[in-house]
Amino acid sequence: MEETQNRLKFEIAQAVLKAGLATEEELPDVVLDQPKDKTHGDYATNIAMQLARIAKMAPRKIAEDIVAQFDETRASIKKMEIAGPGFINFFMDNHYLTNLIPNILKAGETYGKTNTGNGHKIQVEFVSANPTGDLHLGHARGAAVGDALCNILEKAGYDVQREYYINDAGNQMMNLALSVEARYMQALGEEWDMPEDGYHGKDIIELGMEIANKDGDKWVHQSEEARRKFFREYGLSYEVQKLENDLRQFGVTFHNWFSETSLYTENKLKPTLEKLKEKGYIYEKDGATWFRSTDFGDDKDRVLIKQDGSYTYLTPDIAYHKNKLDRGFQTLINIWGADHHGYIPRMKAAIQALGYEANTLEVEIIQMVNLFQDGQKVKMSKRTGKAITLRELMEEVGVDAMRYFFVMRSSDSHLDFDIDVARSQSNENPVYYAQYAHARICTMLKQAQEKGLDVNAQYNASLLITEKEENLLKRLGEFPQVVADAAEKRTPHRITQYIFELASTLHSFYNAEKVLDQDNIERTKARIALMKAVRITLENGLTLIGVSAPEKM
RNA sequence: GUCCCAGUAGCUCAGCAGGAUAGAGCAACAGCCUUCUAAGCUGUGGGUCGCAGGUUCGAAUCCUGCCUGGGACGCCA
Repeated sequence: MEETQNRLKFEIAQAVLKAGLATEEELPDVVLDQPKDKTHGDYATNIAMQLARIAKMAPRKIAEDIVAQFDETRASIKKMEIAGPGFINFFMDNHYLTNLIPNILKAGETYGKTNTGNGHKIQVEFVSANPTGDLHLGHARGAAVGDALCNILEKAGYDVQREYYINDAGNQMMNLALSVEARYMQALGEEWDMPEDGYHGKDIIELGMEIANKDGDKWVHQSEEARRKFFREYGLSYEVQKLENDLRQFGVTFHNWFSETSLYTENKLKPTLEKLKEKGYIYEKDGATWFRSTDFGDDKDRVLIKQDGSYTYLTPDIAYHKNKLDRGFQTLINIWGADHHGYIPRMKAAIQALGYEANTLEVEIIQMVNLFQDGQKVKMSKRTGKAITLRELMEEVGVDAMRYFFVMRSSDSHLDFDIDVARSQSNENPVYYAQYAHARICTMLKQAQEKGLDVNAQYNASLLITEKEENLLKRLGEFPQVVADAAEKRTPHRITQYIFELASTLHSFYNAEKVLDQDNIERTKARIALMKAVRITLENGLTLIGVSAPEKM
């Protein structure tokens, strides 16, 4: 498929040169479309319009010259037409599709893999929620989108590393310690107020009880310092473990959990500040140390070291990003919640101040998730009265529905998540629609075997000539390009769209044609092979977004 | 006040590194199961792509201004 397109593009370029319409330097990239309308052929190019200015001729005249010079014998062309303002439409003879099925069956789970990423080293940092409570739905969407994006990038040939940044060094750790302390004391029956900025999640209540049960009143008698140090460390490891467990259950794992504290223990901050100072982006004012981020288009300069001598959040963050770059990543992708978008200009400024291109850092903003049930907006959990957590929703609707819905829409638009739809086993639920297509194929393959048909038999793909079959073949052939495109544009939702389209094409075929037909064994064999190819492609697509492909439903 | 994102069918959204008659799901209406799962299929109706200019052979897509909705603007993290 890809070869077919490249061949076609090459031949078009040759025809343009032969017709003397442009020199090799002037020649623009040949763009091939797959028109939606079948009367416009299998492929179309707008090259004639693009050349209008260069060749100083009318687009239709240019198109005629190109067609005249085109060597049809070299690219499986049945027919060419000039249409509209100057499109050239190519109608392929269908041999170009017959290799597709064997290729897919041979590739199996690697079908869809391309090398468009060319081993480009890319790091994706996502979720990175503070270790002070449960993951909520914004985090869940970030996790689903981030993981899907990583899968897609890998499939497109990028060298991807997934990382979670643990904010375990700021003031919030003291708040965590004080919150655990309060819950511990309360568990022992003491009167003890929660700190002002404390964490009120039920996970902290459970943690307080856990320590009280295990250690009794041991910590009441310790010095405040020793006690809080213990609660801090205990709380942190408890929270991190919980994050890791919840995410793993959600199907999301990381190569690396990076501790903010390690930036201090491994002395990464000073050298970062030195480097910025060296380059002249740092100055002192009002007893504080500032970063001149306005040099790179930020609204105002930012404080790095406060009057009291402590660092702002930005300082370790710059050191962290320098560390990432030092590790050799060529592109950094950060997936952030919408509330952090104001932070992008200063972070990009920092990247540039460190001597890198601004677009070395890409920030994908994940918009809010609104939950709906019974037609009403839901904000709070019925059980706890707090914001609904990832864990609760997993229990409520299951991982598959969440993963699908969270990547279904483009990340920069708000997402309405309807619990009733996600749970419904009906045609309004796209997850079931896609999984159902997969299960249907599995049933057919199983029945084929029960009827004594060899599902691995030799087949003749040229027997697949009906319109529905051709639609399926074309759809299957698009997959590698769709994945590559989704990777390049960082648009995981393109994959859910494709899955839906493929499922729809399959359902349509299924209703129109019968696969298992004892009276036409040769065609049955070919259709079985086609079904296997569709099944593989569906499963590969679903796997990219972290959704299972069940064999029966 | 400054900045970011969004505004496309009744609803939820695709399409936006310009291309042919703007697509899909839901909802509405009319059909399809003695035959591989009807969790499915087929068909019909439904649009001044927020508004106004501009660039172009061509604009939902790019540029400018305006309107509406959401969000961000700490020596918090």
